[in-house]
Amino acid sequence: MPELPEVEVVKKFLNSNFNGKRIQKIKILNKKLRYKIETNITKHLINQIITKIFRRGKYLILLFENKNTLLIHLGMTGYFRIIKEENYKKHDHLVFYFESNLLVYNDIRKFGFIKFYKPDEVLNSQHLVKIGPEPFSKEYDFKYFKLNSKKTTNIKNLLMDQNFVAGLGNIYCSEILFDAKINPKRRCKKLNNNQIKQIIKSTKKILDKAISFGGTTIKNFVVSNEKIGYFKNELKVYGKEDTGCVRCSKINKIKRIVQSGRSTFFCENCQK
DNA sequence: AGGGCTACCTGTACGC
DNA sequence: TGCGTACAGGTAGCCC
Repeated sequence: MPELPEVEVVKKFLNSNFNGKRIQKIKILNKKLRYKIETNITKHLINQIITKIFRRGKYLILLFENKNTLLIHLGMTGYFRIIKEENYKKHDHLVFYFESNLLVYNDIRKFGFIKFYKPDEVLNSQHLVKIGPEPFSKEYDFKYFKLNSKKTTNIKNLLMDQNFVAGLGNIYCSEILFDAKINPKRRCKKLNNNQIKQIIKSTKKILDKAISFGGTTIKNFVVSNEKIGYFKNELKVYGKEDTGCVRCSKINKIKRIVQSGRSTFFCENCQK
C-alpha cells in the first residue's frame, strides 16, 4: 500500500479529523507488530491533544501537546479507519479513543510499527537519522544527485534507497523511470546530466500527480471507510506485464524483471 | 563499506 | 475442493 503519496493522503486524513483532538483512552489489541508496541505509551499519551501530524518519507509523526511523539510506519498493509463504536476486525492492533469516534490501526502482515519517542528523540531515531531528502524539497536537486548517487548501483535501486531520497517505493520507481524514459537497469554512473535532471523532474511530477489522485489502491488502501486511490488508473507500467506500451506503440510489450528481489516494470523500447 | 539476499507475516491467485 | 507455490506496496539485518 503505502509509498509517499499514500502516506501523504493518510497524513491529510488524520490531520483533518484529529488535529486538536484529545485522546481519552488507548487500547492495544495486539502488541506484536514489527516492533512490540510498548504498553507504557498509554500513560504518556492519555489525555493528550494531538497538535499536528507530519510525514517524513513513508513515516508518519504524531506530535502531542507535551511534545512527545509517535512514529508510525504502515509497512505493506497498515491502514487507519474511523469507527463509531467498538466493532473490531481481524488484524486490528491499536485503538485511539476520542470523544466522538475511535481511530483503529489495522495491519494484516504486521510489517508496520508504532513507536513512542520523547521530545527531540524522533528525528534522531534509527529510522530518521539517515533518511534522505524529501523529493519535493529544494535539497533534492541536480547537485545533490551528482554528489550522492552511488556510482555502482542501477538507477532503480538508487531511487528505492530511502537514504538517498525519502518516500519512493516499488510502484513509483517504475512509474518515474518510465516517465523519464530511463531503463531501470541503467548504471547510475552512466547517466548524463540531462537524464539526471529529467529523473528529478519526473520524480516530482509523478508523486505530485499521484497525491492529487489520492494515491494508488492496490489491495487494501483504505482511509476511513472510503476506498480512495484513483491513481491506480493512471499507472503506465506497474503491474502491466505483457500489455502494449502506451507511449511508443502497442507493439512493444511492457516487461517485468526482478531487481534486488522486487519486480520492476518497463518498456525496453522507449526507456534507454 | 556498500550492495544483495532473506526474513518477517498473512492473504490471494493460480496451476494441477 | 484442496494443496502447493509464487507473489504482494515495507524495512532491517545478515553476509559477502
